[in-house]
Amino acid sequence: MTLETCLLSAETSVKDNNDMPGHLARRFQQIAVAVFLAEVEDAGFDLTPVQYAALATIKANPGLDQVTLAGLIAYDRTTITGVIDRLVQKGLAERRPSSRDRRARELQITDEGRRTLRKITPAVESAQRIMLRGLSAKEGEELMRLLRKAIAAANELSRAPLRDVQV
Amino acid sequence: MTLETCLLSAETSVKDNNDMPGHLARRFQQIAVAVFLAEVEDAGFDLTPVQYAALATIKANPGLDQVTLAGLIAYDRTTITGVIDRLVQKGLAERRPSSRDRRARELQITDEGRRTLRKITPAVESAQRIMLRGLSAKEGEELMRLLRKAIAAANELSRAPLRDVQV
DNA sequence: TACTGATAGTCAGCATACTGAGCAATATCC
DNA sequence: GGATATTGCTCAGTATGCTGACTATCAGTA
Repeated sequence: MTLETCLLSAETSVKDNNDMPGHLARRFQQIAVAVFLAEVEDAGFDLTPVQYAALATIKANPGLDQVTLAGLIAYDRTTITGVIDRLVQKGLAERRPSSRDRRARELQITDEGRRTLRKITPAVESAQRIMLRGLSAKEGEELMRLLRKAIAAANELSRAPLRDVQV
Repeated sequence: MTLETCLLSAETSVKDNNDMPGHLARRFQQIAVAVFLAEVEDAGFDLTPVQYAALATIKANPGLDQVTLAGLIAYDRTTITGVIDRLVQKGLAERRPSSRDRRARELQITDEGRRTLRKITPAVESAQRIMLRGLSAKEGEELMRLLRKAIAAANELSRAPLRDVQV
């Protein structure tokens, strides 16, 4: 930070960007997405972080409905519609009407989806390592612990909180 | 995590979401944005985190061009266009052709923008506190230190890296 | 059974973010 | 000076994420 910038910042008591957790959150997320997409593309796949999390959660909870899926990964219910659209369009998941509740849609992973998840896993894990490459193993663990703790305490402050649902 | 989910996850060696730094990054950013918007709206203003950072940086570096601004806050150059459009439309900033380089636009903050920044600062600082409310002061500092360190090591991995430019 | 409220999903609209392409202007090199 | 490369900015297209509104359905109750 230049001297000039420092003085101007002090004048309005606006902190440097690097002292704002919100700015650091945005930047880290930006890098995380870029690294994920690059690793997954290198592995020959076309799947976003959001689509990956949704697909993995559908696989782990076959037959769940969209609202439950959204709660398990903290997506907004209006966002999950488009994400599932794209998973279905790629042939990785299926959406069919629920027999128990005619409002709901039951989600299933396809064989193609299962194959994709299996083959993509190394790239996903590699991405997680790369985005922490500046930290030691211990520091990486500590970063995740602090993020989990901060997130848990503020979970209800977003429109799409995490919900622990029994499927 | 239920026993069933645990077993299914183990089967594919896919970790729990809470062990993925990428997922934690997304969630923390999601909360940070929600908290920021809520605090700013409570204070009677209509400004996003992205618009706030851009406006504060324009104020600290009067006359800078769009690419320089983007580099200072790590935005993509195609994103900054729309952000500035909205700041100009709200009367908080001005965009005029540069005299030195006819390709470039010089950015200035308006009096109204200065007034807004001044009045909005308490809400912004309050938001930063709220998003860390689950952490002690020491933990909050440590989280920011680790985020800064991880970000610095991966800065070049996104299309919109941070650039330290002398204006 | 009729009414009321809640819930599942979708849609329109807006604001980030990015990819890739393109235009105009500047910089560089021969 | 002129060809070439680079740079500043914009645009079209796609994918999150959200607000708010709407329909269809379900659940509880009078």
